Amino acid sequence: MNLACATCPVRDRAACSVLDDSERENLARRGHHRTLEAGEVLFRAGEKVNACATLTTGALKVTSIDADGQEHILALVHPAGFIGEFFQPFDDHEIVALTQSQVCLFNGPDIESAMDEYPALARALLRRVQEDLHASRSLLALAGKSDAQAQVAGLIMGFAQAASDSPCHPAQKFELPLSRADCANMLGLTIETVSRKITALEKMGAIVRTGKRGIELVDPAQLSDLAAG
Amino acid sequence: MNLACATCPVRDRAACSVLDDSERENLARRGHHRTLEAGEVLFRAGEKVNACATLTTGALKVTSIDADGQEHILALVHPAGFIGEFFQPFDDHEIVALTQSQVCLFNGPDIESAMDEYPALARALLRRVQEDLHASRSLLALAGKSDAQAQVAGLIMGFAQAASDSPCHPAQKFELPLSRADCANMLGLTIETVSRKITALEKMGAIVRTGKRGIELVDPAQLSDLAAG
DNA sequence: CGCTGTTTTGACGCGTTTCAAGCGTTGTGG
DNA sequence: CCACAACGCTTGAAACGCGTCAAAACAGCG
Repeated sequence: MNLACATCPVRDRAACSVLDDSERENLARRGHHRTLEAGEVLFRAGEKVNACATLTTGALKVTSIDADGQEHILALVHPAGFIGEFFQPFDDHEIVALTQSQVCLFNGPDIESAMDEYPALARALLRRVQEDLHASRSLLALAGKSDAQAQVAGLIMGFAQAASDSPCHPAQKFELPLSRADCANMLGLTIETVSRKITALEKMGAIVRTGKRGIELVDPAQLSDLAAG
Repeated sequence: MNLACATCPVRDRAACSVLDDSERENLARRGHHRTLEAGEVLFRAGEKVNACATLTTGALKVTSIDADGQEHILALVHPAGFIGEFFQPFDDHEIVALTQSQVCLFNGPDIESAMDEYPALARALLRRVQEDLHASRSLLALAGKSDAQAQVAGLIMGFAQAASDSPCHPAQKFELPLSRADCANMLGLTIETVSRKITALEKMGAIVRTGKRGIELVDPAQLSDLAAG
C-alpha cells in the first residue's frame, strides 16, 4: 500500500516531519504501509532484516529472547516511534505488536540514501535514538530497584505519563497497555508479585482499579513516594 | 589544552574518524582535552550542561541518582565512546571516571554546527548512539534476570568480551573494571550477593580469581550456561 | 605499625518465587 | 442457549533465595 503522508496521524511528530512536502513525498515513494494484528511479529529474532519502520498507530514491544528461551521486554514503542538498527541488523531483538498497529516500512538502504540526501533526516533520527536510549536507561533504573513495590509504582507512574497529553503531568485515568505477564516481564518480577503489589497500592489508597486494566490515580504524590522508596 | 589528533589513541575508532584530516583539524580547534582522576565527575546530575565528549583513554560510568538518593549505574563508557545528549541536556545522569581518564570535550553548539557542516559526522554519531542503545538493552536483559547467579555469570562474560581484542572471543584473563559495589549496583544486587556468587563460580570450577579483581576463565562454556539459566 | 577501605564469610529474617486453587470473562461448539 | 474450555487475573500457603546485620580477613598507605 502506498503511503498517504497527508493524512498520517504522526506527520508532524515522526522523524520524517523534518522534511518538507516534496522531500517527504520523495521518501514516501520508497516505503509502504503495513498493518499488524495484536501479537503479530514485525521483525523476528534471528532474521537478518535490514529494514526500519515508523509506528503510526498502535503500540509495539521490543523483546529479547535469552539463551534459555526466556523472553524479556526491553522497550515499548509508541506512535511516531522509530524501529531500526542500521549498522548491525536485528539479531537478537524481536518486535511484536501489542495491539493492532500500523507502521511505515522502509528498506535499510533506502533510508540510508535518504539520510545522505537529507542531512536533517539523519539528525532527526539521531534525536529519536537518543530519546530511545534515555527511555532504555530509565527502564534500567526502574528494573534495578530491589523493592518490588517501588518498581510497580514506578511503572504505573511511567504509564500515566505516557498516557497523558501533556509531557509533565500524568494522566489521572488510563488503561494499562500491558498484561500482567508483560508488566512482570519488564521489571523482572513474576505475574503474582505484580498483581499483589497493585492490590497493595489500591488498599493503601494510591490508586483505584476500574475493570481489568483501568487505573485511576487517587494519590499521585503517594505513588511517587513509593516509587522512590 | 589543544587537541592533538595525530597522536590520539582512538583516532581511527572514534566518531570523528569519519572526517578527513583537514575537517578533523577544523573540528579540533573547537574542542579541548581534559584529564579526569579516578572518581572525578565529568558531568554532574542537575547541571544543565550542553556539552559532549569522546573518551580517549580510561573508563567512565554513567549513573542516575534516584529520588531516594540511591545511585544506579546505567552504562560504562570505553575508549572511543561518546557522551552527550544534544536535544535534552543531562538532567538526571552523572558521568564519573572509574580510572584516570582523558576526554575530548566539545560544546554542544559546536558539535551541532559541525554536524551541519559534515553530514558524515551526524551518521557516525547515529551509529554510536545506536550501539549505546544496544548495550543499554543488553544490560537491561541482564539486570532483569531473577537468578543472581545468572546475572553475575553474565556480567563476567560481558567484561571478558569487552577486555578482549577480538570482538567474538572473550579474554581468558583480565581484571574486573569495577569494584564489588559497582558490580552489585549494575545488577541491582548487594555487594555480599555478588561476592558470594563469584566465590560460587570459583568453587564450581568456572573461573579462578587472581588477586582482588583478576579473573581467569577456566570453563567459559559452563559460565555461558550459568548465564543463560 | 596502625589506619582505612574493600572483600569475604557467617547467621538470621524477610520478601519474592513457586506451586496451587479459585474467580470472572470470552469464545466455541454441541 | 447453555455447557465447557481457554485465558487472564487474583489470592493463599509454603519454600527458597537474597537482603540485612555483624564480624573477620586482607591489602594499601600514611
